[in-house]
Amino acid sequence: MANDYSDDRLRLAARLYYVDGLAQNEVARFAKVSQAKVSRLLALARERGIVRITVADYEPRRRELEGQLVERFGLSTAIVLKAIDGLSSGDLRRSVGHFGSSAVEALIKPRDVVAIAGGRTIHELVHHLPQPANKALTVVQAMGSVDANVNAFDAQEVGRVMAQRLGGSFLALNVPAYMPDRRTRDALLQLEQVRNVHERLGSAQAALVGIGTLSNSVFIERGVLKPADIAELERAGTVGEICGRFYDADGNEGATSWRDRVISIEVDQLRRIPLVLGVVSGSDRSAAIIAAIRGKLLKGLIIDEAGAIALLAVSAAAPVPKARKRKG
Amino acid sequence: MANDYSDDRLRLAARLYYVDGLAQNEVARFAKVSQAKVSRLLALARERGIVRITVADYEPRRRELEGQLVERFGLSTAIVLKAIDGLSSGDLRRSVGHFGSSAVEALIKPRDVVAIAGGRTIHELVHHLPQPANKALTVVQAMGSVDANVNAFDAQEVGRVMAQRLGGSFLALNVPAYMPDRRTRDALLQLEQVRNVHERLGSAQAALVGIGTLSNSVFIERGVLKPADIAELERAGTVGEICGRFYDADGNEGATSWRDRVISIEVDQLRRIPLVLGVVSGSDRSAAIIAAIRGKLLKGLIIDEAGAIALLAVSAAAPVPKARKRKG
DNA sequence: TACAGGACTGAATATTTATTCAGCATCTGC
DNA sequence: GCAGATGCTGAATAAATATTCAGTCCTGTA
Repeated sequence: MANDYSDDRLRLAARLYYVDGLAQNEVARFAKVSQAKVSRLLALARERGIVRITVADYEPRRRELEGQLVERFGLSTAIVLKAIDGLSSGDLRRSVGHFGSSAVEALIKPRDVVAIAGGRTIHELVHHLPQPANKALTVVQAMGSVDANVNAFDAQEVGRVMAQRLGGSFLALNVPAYMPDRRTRDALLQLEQVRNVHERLGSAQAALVGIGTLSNSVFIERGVLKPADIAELERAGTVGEICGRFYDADGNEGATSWRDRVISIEVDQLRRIPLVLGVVSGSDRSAAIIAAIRGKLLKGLIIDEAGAIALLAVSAAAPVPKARKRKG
Repeated sequence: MANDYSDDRLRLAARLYYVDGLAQNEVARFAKVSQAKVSRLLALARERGIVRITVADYEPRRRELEGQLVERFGLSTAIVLKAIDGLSSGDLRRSVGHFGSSAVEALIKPRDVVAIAGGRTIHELVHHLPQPANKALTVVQAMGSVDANVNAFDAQEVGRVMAQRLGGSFLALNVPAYMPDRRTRDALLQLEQVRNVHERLGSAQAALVGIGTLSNSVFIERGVLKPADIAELERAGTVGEICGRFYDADGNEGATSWRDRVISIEVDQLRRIPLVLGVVSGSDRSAAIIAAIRGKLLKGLIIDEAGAIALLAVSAAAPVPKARKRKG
């Protein structure tokens, strides 16, 4: 009649439900309680380990592809996540985020300083990080804010969540991502609040970054780049972008006016970070990724299998430095 | 896209659902299928053992009470099933049937001849017997049919189900349970079809019977007994009934006119069966049970815990044969 | 080539399960 | 003893899951 969460009660319910296959309704009659309570009893039984559900391991990674990427591109780390063919880009990001998060969690050591960029895939990944951890990280925003209305994908938000999830503090870069001119930009960089954070980026042990292209980056998406900017970047041979840094096929940042206006981690700072992980979902970034690797802007990749395959296919056609072999 | 029930697919679904706690909807997006199919994938994963659910054993029996019953009444077998207080009689029967069935299944050996009576609790029990078994039993109906409209609780139906579930054949006693007079009854008993079955009852290794009282038996319930019959039975000191045999406090069948008109297993046949199991739910039959045991009509009991406790309480007040000790 | 049979699918729907909510009981600190 | 907090309950309901069903796509046959 009264509150009775004895093990025997829980076992009765669990046995009838899981072993004998009765519906909660029927279990309720045996136990003389409401169906609602049976639901609660079962939840408790699972929690207390009276009911144990084990699932044969699912291997979410494509280890052979990881090996090939490491070998072909001289990466220190490659995480290739399985993904069903034909997923929408949203679901693909979700897959990469879901299964990539545990790998990332394993790669980041306690007390690390981590530079972090925004982006949808990174957002997805960060939101799947295990909740109860205390790594005492320092998570540092790697690029200013693209515009005033902050959305969930922005570095500011993503970094905050990461620090909260893995435990640690978040250092925000409380400035716009770009200024009208170099002078203003430099002035801003001198501000103590900004300078401290910006310098901190150089001492990071790890970074999580997305990779953009000239036709597909957050700056295009939000209409930040003017036609003149785009033309200039094109002239500079831009093939990709990381944290607002546009680079050419060798992974070098072009000397454009944009370069002088952006506020984000410097290319040289990035090169100094031992573990810069590019987080990518999709197969349309191969050239940008290859160039970034060539320029030492990236040391590792987290990518879906189709993306990895595309990358390998492209590089087979156009050799990259450090490539030791070519297929067939 | 197509039919792909690969283990990897199943593991993916199982992992996301059971380990990561996603809803089937969300799993569906990962796997690029409909929610309906996820449900099917998961069912298959459970079936194939990719998902394994284990439940800490629930002990459905009250072993100490069983021991006390065996000791106090000299029974060969006692199965006492736990049941929550305050269950309706229907739910109580359900409990006894559900958990008693596996004990019964263990007690009945392959190739046994089993006499069977009708009754709600026996019905419940039989319907919980494990489906896939082949014991090559001969299940024999122990009493004729009470009236023309056969219901699910009648021996005819219950016996058929038992034979089907445990494997074996069912011998029906295709006659009414009682005749207008002795002569007709005896004539019927001479019919080959009837005689063969009736004789077979004597050679049974086991029997499942219910226990009635004069105020609560199938014959009262269906209005078979006339006031004159009842008066006569009362005069004969009737305290209980098994398979249409009304007996007194010593477990002896009274010499009433009813005795000469009923078609069912004979008391002497019953006494010869090594394992006569009384299947009881509820606490209102103690006197009838005790008398039956005294008269060797029962050798075992399957009963709910409240019934067992009542039985022990009654017998503590009024000692029974074979009682070796008395409490306090 | 046409066509029946079988297997499989997702949309719609029926069924089952989890959650919300209001009511009641039991503490707790006056 | 009493207001307020806390916790537990089942009815109602929201949400999730299982099943039905009609259509599609094979595959083997005439």
